[in-house]
Amino acid sequence: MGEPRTPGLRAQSVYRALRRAIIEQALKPGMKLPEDSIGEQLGVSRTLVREAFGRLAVEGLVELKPNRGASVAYPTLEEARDVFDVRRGLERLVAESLAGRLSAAQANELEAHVRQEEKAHGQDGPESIRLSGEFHIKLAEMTGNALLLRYVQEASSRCSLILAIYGRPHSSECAVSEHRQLIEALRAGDAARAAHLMDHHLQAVVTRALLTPRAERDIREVLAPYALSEGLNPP
Amino acid sequence: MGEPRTPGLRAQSVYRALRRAIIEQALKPGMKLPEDSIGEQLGVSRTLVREAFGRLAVEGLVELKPNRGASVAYPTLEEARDVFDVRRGLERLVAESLAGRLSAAQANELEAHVRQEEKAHGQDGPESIRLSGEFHIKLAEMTGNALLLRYVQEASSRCSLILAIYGRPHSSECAVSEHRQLIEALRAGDAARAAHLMDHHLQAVVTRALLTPRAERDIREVLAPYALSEGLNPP
DNA sequence: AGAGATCGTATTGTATGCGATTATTGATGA
DNA sequence: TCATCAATAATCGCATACAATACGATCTCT
Repeated sequence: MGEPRTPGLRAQSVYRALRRAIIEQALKPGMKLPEDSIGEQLGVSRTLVREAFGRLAVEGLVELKPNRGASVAYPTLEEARDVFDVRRGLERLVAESLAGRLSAAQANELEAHVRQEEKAHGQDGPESIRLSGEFHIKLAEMTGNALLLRYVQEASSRCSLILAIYGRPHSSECAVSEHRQLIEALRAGDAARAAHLMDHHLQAVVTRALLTPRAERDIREVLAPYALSEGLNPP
Repeated sequence: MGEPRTPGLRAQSVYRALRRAIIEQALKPGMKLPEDSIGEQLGVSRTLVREAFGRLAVEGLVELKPNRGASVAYPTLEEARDVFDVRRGLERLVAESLAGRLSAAQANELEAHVRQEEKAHGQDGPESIRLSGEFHIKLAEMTGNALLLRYVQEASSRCSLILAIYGRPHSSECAVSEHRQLIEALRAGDAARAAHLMDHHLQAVVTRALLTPRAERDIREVLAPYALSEGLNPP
């Protein structure tokens, strides 16, 4: 059959499948993740599913409670702030590393990407969101620093999760013009300006998308107004 | 008996044991890590050992090759550079976050730590190295940013590994005076200066310790001089 | 009827087993 | 003597099996 025989690859596949499912919100934050049903669905044993859970837990995409299994992570607002802060620091580093060291081909690739973003800007489907994220990943790749890439990817993933919880419904995350400016600064080799632009760009993403802490985790807060309107008496 | 009954804790123990063993160089870089013998030694099954390997591989402390098992990571010089670059970026972020936000108790704790470093500076045992590392971890902890702490810890671990391979035998990594200056800048709330100091401090660590790429991975290169001295003829 | 105890089931944590892949050793021939 | 190769031993990848724990339903007693 068409099954992969290469060892270690099936484990990887499980990990990637779950990762994508979480980021694309097919698996919603807080959702329970039973080992055997997932394994059954993916055609592997619990062993591999657990392995994937371990990795995803390290990356902060799933929570792993002893004897109570795994669930899609549900970051608090505080964790969200932490993630964004670190991400800003990391991407500032990306910008500094890249300033003045961009090859012509790389610059072109980035600009082609931005054009795609612009085209997709009309429809606010998931396409626009995906492209915005990929722009940042592409930048991290171009540094040639594998560790930096990994950290940026990880932070980005967690940001996706965070925006899924706290973000506005259809905010288009990244302004295309800001990406353009950034490329310009990188081309010019102005490291300070590039870092500054990146910093403010990501700051803007937060304020644009994250301003509304609409979802409340605690049921009490959700129900409080209903209780009042019915004349009930919550303690 | 005294064995931990709490579930998930044994897995954690295995992970931590291996981690420490690697960082303290009880397990030397490149060393093979067979699942069976390690599990037997630690009194657990291969399952838990593999779980630990997975995490350690993500953190870059072990290499995991398909069908060939695990071994203690042996970073290349290029990877080493990547790690140090990222670490500098992360710790710069730490410095910026902390500048002007240090409580009196925290500042005192840091200064007490530096005094300890100074005391241990005479004997260049592993004590000095450990204290130098812990200073940076303490700083990261004080930011209150859990993700930043994790990344700094990870980068530090890998740096230990790197210095074990490429570092001078008894270089005392961190200059105590540089730590002192840094604390001063943090107290004064001078974020730019603190970041700058941190950056150069870590840069200095690299140049002090990493200059000599003495260790060779390949057995052939190690043995070449011996072969020559015996009149043998390596190709 | 409601609070609490009890049992059954579902799910997790860990160990073990089986087939597959790789390393190693000894044999064979040039 | 050195290279080639086959058989054996060691090790890994993954599935499965078993034990422990937590959750939920029923049952009892007030």
